[in-house]
Amino acid sequence: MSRAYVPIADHAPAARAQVACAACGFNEMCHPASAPPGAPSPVEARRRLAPGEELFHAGERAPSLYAVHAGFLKIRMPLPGGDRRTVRYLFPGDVAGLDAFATGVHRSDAIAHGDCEVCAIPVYRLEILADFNPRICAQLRRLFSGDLDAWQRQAAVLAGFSAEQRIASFLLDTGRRWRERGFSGEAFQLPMNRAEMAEPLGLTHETVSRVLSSFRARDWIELEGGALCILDAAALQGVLAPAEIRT
Amino acid sequence: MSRAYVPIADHAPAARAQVACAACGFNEMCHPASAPPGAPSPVEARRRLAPGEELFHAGERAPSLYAVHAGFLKIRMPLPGGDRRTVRYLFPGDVAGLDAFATGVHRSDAIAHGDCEVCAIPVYRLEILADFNPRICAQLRRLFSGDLDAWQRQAAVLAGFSAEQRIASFLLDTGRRWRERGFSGEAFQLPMNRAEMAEPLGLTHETVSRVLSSFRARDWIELEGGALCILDAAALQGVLAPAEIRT
DNA sequence: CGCGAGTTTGAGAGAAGTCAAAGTGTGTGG
DNA sequence: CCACACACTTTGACTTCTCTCAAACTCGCG
Repeated sequence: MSRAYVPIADHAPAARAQVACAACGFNEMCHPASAPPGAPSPVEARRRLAPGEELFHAGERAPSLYAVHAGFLKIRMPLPGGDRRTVRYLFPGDVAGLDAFATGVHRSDAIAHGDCEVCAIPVYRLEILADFNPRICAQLRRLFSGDLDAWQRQAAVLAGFSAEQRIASFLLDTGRRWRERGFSGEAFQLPMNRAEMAEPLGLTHETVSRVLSSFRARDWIELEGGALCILDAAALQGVLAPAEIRT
Repeated sequence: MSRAYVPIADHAPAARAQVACAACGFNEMCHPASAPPGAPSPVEARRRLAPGEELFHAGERAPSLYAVHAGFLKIRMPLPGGDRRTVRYLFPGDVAGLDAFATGVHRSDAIAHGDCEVCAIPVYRLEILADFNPRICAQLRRLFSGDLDAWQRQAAVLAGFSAEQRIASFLLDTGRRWRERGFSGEAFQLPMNRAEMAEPLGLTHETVSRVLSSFRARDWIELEGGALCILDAAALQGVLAPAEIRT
């Protein structure tokens, strides 16, 4: 279990996306401020995943919590009818598996999106740690709460926004997430193709392509390959305003 | 702060919806198994709300956690563009305000949906309690995790389902929630009108009305006033299956 | 009785999906 | 080094679903 500190790349294109431990959701668990120096980290294993490899799936017992260290995770949710839908992409520093605490069973799937590296803590172990360490407990609460907020916002976006608005919101949100990680929020790599982008937004890849083309035609974004550049964030924000206000 | 134990009404029409403390998300906090009998409950106040009264709103400092004791709460989320959208209705026993732990600020609005009664614990107080009581900590984790699961599922439904499927899913889900509370999951009161039902599903009230009419025409449901009776749950489930499987 | 809020139904418009074809790279093997 | 295959993207034409606007209907209530 490496403790190597990877410096935050400032405004670097996130080609090999990786994030510092300091910016990771596991930080308090992994490098407890309260622990004596040299104490073993409670994080059990760093695991490397091949593209498309499954990290866990809904129904799996003996769940673990995972922090994305490098690359991306794709979260899928089983729908009541039986098929599965990608609902979110996790970036380095994000945490997966929080939905397993209530039942002791994973409720979603996590799949490596490209090469991916994760840090793992088994949930049973975390429960024991938490019982004796209020700081870890509090850190978990913050993780849960932040995640909850993100999901509520996503539900609101899906319920309330048109295709154009969902995509504008997605681009701005992705920029914000990169910025929070110390990268540029205006120029970054979109780590997924049109179809993969469309899925969690509840759209088709053709619609995504059309909307991106129209944003490009209006000079609000630049886009070649996976490289996105937000030229006019204010204009994208403007799309999100309800019609009455936009006039 | 009353500790009256309200017995679970078995298969009663949830006219005056109320739930036993035993089925409440606060139970461990409110009636700690570890506490000596007669010790004061950490729950600070039982509060009564008039219809439409605001319990908290996004941005509010000094947040509290609330358990719905009787009636319903409506959760609204501010959208990035500025307006607000109802994203969920909370039933007796549900908990509101979990999204405030990460930032110490409420991230959503909660509004009484009809007459409503809630139990409250200030977050700062819960944080202190949690630091010394691992059972409360664990209970909080279960609450968070279960909520997370519900939101993820809702996002998947919104991203992946048609109007008809969303409504079938909503009816079955509402039935499940009543069943979990000891009421009938087949016959219950829908506590909201068409427009209020449409909002968190990302639909219009006309679409909801049309789909309900078609379900009724197929004898899958019965519906008069707010009273819903699910006559053919299997048929509703069938609507949720992806087209390839349905044949 | 008549009002108002909520519901239902209809007709037409518009947004997004579907199907299809062409365009753009990118990597591989001859 | 070129040719080809393949995956992804873009664009177009058409279809379908849901929204919008409008009107009629129901029901409880003053």
